[in-house]
Amino acid sequence: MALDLQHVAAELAARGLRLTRQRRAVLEALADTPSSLSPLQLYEAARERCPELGLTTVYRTLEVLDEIGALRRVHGPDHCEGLMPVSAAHAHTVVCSACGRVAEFTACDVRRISAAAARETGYRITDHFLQLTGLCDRCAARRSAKRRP
Amino acid sequence: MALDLQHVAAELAARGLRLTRQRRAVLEALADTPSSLSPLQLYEAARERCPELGLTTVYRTLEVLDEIGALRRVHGPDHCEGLMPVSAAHAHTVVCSACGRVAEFTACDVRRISAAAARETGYRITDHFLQLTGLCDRCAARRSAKRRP
DNA sequence: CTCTTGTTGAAAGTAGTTTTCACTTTCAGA
DNA sequence: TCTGAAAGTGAAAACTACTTTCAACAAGAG
Repeated sequence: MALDLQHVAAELAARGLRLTRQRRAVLEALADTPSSLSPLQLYEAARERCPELGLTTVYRTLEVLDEIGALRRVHGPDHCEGLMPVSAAHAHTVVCSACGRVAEFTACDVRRISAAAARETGYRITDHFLQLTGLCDRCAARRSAKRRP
Repeated sequence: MALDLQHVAAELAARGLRLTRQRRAVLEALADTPSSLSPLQLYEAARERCPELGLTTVYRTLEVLDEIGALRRVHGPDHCEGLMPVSAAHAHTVVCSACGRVAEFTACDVRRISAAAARETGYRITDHFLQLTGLCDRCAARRSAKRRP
């Protein structure tokens, strides 16, 4: 999941912030996972790279990443799920309902839908949040294999 | 926000559950608000109808409503926001970023987008979650009035 | 080197939610 | 109408996720 360390470092520097060992560990852990993570999971993953890391620092780093806009939050209709690094400027996510792997896609023509919604509700639409759920290729394959064994 | 009390009562009965005074208060409060509510806000609103209501019961009622499928959760990209009654079988929400009022719309042709996402990611799409943010008619009017006073 | 400012982890604190528990309500069946 | 079983209740305790506080540490500028 392309999370551009250089870009993050530059953004940090521009705000007088530093790219510390701890922050780097969090960033790398975040960039390295195929699924979205909870703060605690991220903490555990980052700890393998930097064992003296504290949970507090993870939360603080997430806050900073949020400000920079390098963080995406993955939701489901039921729960708030987890955290992902932002890669593409405008992308949406698909979460696998079986294994939790997250993929991004850029195809997004919500203009039509937005226009219809505006007509229906009278709201002036300024932003949208779209997230799909499904089965990733692996899980889909596994599932159909099970059905016809 | 049409929340069909009769329907909820029937669903409850079908599971051997009861529509108590407290549950009714929660349901009515939920049905009565134009914005989405947090559990605490819902508790306060429902208390005006049933002052001896406890917060615990609100959570328990929400759980039950969730099971029945009579509850919709409103999210934003950043935070998990609040709770809404389900009205239409399949509807999405628009939240006003200024005042928080929520409206529903039914226009939803995500087939095109789903197909494109499937092509891009290889996932088999099973579900979608779409939510728009914007300005409701009132807030939009107020805003343009301010700009040209 | 040293001053300034950002950064850190542990521990304390807070908020939201769930669990526990003793008591109450409802309702089907005697 | 009673009665017993099962659902439901609120208050308080417990739990979990997150934030704040604080004293110590690290890093770059001068």
